[in-house]
Amino acid sequence: MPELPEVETTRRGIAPVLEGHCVNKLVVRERRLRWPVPDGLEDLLCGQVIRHVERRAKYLLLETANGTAMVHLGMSGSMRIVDATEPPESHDHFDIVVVGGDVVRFNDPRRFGSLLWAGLSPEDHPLLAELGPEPLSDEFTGEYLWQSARGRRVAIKQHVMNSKIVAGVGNIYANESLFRAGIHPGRAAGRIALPRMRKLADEIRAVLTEAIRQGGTTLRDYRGGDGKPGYFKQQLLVYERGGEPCKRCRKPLKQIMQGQRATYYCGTCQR
DNA sequence: ATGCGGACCTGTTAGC
DNA sequence: TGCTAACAGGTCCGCA
Repeated sequence: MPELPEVETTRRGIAPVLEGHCVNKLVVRERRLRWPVPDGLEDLLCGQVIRHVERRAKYLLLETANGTAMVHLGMSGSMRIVDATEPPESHDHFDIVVVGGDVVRFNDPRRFGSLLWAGLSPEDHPLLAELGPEPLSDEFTGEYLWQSARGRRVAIKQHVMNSKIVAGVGNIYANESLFRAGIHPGRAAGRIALPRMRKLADEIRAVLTEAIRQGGTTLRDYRGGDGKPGYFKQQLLVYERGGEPCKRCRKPLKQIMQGQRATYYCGTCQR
């Protein structure tokens, strides 16, 4: 579900009620997430002021003087601001209650999400240490992408979805950026010339930026931290459009599986 | 070193 | 209408 734009939208939605506020209570109702919620996390977080809400890849980082809590939304997770009087519903696995009464509530039917503790240098946490550059940072360039692909025979789509190469590019935006760059998703990563890699890096940046601006992509039931749906779905050119005419050339779009993930592309426009 | 399949879960939808 | 199977936005891990 949430890809980088949805996570960023969530970050922007929940930051106003968390940043500069003291955690009054952490209420964990279900510890069995992707990884168990560590015992004692409540004690580490309670009484701490959340200085910043940051994002690294698809992790939300809640920074305190004591250390950093890491939240991942997995495939089906969401966080939203609720009133303290609102009773929890099914799959509402934890609440962050701040002094003053605002509640940020985490819901995740599939429980692929997580709530972890990263200590004082989160960048050294095993789940963060090996991540590649942020796709929206200056570090992420066509040159970098080209260099990272040298000698690699892996399909370019799987290459850009590899978090060690670039952080946080998921299935939707990998499909979309490859279409926009005119690159066949199955092409060997190491067999793409520098100018086309520049184009691809530019399109990854552009598609993510546009999606963030529109509040993410609401596919089924996603809602941002403010409860609003995202509006990027209308802009998707290939994702979930197998068989429909290509918006550029009108030939039917193709759908295949790559690494157990659906890939959508145009056999004519993408080479 | 790289690449693949399996694993973790539930909900929705397509097909019979 | 109801049951079953396939598939879904992520990504780590172990094995070949």
